[in-house]
Amino acid sequence: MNTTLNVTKALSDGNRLRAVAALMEHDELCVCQITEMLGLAPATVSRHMSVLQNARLVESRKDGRWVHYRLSGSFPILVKQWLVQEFSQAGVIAEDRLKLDAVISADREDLCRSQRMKKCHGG
Amino acid sequence: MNTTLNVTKALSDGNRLRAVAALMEHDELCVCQITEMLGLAPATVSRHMSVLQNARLVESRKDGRWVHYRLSGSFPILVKQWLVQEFSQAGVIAEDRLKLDAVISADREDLCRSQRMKKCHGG
DNA sequence: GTTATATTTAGCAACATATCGAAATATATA
DNA sequence: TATATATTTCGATATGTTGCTAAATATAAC
Repeated sequence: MNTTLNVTKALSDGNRLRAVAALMEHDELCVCQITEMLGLAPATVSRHMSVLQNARLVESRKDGRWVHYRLSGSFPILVKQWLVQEFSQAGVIAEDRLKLDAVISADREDLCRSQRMKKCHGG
Repeated sequence: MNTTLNVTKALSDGNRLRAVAALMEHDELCVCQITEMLGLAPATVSRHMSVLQNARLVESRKDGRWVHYRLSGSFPILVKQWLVQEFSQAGVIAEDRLKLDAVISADREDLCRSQRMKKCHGG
């Protein structure tokens, strides 16, 4: 039952739910992008993501200085389907969607990677 | 998103998961039966059940001095299906099943209601 | 009406969790 | 090699949760 409990505990925080919602729409996101979306300290977000990873809900991929997270293949499908339903009715998630779109399109406009990442801290 | 969070929070405790598992197999259980199964103080179980009720995962029905709980009609079906899968592989839940069977069959053997309920406290 | 009993509420101690800033780590760039 | 940057880990604090006992509530039985 511990694995079950790990999952429910991982999902029992609003900011982690928002991170999961974001990864449901964006395949891969780096920590700084999620940080920008949540408006928390990078250290806090890092901890949240490791909780999700511990529960096997997300996986990480290291790319240079950046760490990209994605939903794990072992994310329980029924839970995922339920969350999709729930998130479709959640105002906060809708706002996050817009916020993330801005963060990501900013990436495309910027040519330089380091500039792009500056945005993660500057807001 | 608060309703979603209420659900995941309600399910993020091992004893509450065990109570839900019990109600998946027994339609209706009174607080004292769940208390007996969990081996906790009645007050603690009462609080756990009210957390589940607040999340609309269970409903209660008052019958004299007893309060019977059952799974709510609004229990998210996808979550329920996921939990069924998870519980089928959980040793603790299997033990609880046996324990509950004993509690319930004892009820049938006892003729007197008050005697039956004494068992809830005596063990 | 008094007593017994099932449940809930209140108050409290122990433990867990969320958050931050600062320091540590790892990697790219100059 | 030295510097800048993305992320993680550490230490501290504040808040939330779980568990208990004791008291309160509600109902049945005498």
